[in-house]
Amino acid sequence: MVRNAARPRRPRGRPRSFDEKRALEKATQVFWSKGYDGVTIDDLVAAMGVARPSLYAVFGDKRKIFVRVLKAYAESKGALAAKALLAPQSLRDSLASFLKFNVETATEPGSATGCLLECVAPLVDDAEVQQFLKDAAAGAIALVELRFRDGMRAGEVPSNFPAAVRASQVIDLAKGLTMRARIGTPRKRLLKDAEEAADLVLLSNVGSRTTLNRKKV
Amino acid sequence: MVRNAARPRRPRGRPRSFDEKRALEKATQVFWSKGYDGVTIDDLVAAMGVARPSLYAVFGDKRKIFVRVLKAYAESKGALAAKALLAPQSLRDSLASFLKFNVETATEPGSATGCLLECVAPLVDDAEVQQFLKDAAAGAIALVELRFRDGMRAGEVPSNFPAAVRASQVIDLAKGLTMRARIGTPRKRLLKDAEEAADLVLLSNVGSRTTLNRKKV
DNA sequence: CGATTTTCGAACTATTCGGTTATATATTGA
DNA sequence: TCAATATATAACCGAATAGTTCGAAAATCG
Repeated sequence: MVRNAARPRRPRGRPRSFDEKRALEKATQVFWSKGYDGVTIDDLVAAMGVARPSLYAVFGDKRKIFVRVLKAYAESKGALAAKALLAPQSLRDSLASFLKFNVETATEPGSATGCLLECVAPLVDDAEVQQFLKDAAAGAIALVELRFRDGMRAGEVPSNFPAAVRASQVIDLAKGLTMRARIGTPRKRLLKDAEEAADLVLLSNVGSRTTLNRKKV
Repeated sequence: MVRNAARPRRPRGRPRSFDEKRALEKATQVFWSKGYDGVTIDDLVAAMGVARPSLYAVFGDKRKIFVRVLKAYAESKGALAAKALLAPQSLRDSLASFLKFNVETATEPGSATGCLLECVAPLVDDAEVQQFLKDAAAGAIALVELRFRDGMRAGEVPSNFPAAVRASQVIDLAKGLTMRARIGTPRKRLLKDAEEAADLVLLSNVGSRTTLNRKKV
């Protein structure tokens, strides 16, 4: 009774020489550093420590592996980003944390620069991947907008604050920071720019534009 | 005398069946739509209308073709972007024109979405390409900063306007718009967001932040 | 016209890659 | 100890690919 319920019975055949989760993490690194097309099955076999036939049996082909990697990566990164954004702190610090988190993952030493979601996945010619990216982008914008609306309720920004517009601007700025990480802009500079970006999107538009610049109505 | 100086003597052998410039433009489309790794020599042969041996003789290998394509593309796009930015109009309209031009090229119907410089080239594992991208990005920021400084002199923005910071923010926002074009955000929405972005970076920071948000010194 | 120059067209070669198959190995269960 | 199960190892096969070679074709020049 007890043993059956408590102990996860070991499967029958020869035990695997790899850990499924670790293997996927390794695959993430491979795709991240070499792109999608640039990765060969042999690259994955070598990095993941999974025998070639097992790779196909357990994970499927390259496309399927990439989709799994992408989803795991997005889930993990999304959770951490949400944590940074929704932690109990001022709106300004929330935004700065969020943007700086993006910079940090994009400039992680020892890993490839940039971001799997922004630098690799968009080039993958696959409907499922593209749809996933759309949803992920929409989710990120919604999350930031949510934080803005919290800030509005708390009086951190005026009640007429354009939350939706600013939210997508925050994401755009984040993407810009990530792209600059990709081309080698130093982390230090990007962290500073993340702070500047957080300040920028909190500027109020009340009486802050000169006559010359005022938008025609 | 006359004939030698005026007429560009036709070369000796069999005439080429392709136009070098048009061939490169075709190659641009191919790389743009299929990425770098995804392009085969046969793709280029088919699209450029250049016989395989001629391709190697005239243009060199895939890497060399891509570098030529990239430089021609950057020069052409850069010139048009500068034109949009430096045309005689208000600072606000200059920025909006610049950002909208980016959106338009990234959403050109009949062509691939996104941008060769931002969506394809960053993934090319080649030192020359990477250096070129760095220089191009720095040039873009410098150009926008130049326009800001013109605006400062003309009194369109305060004399303490943070031109350098805002310039890189404009480029970051442009990159964000381009990335969203890549994942299928409609042109109409992006054009609207380009306008919003132009407005955002012109907001003054004088007395526009609430106490709660004020940055600690 | 014939010699020369240059490109075109097609075929060729060596290599790489994706996916599969056959066989050996390691473990569980009876 | 032996059957059953599941994975590892290695080899294999067909397709695709990069780069080259060679003869035919198309032009100029004398």
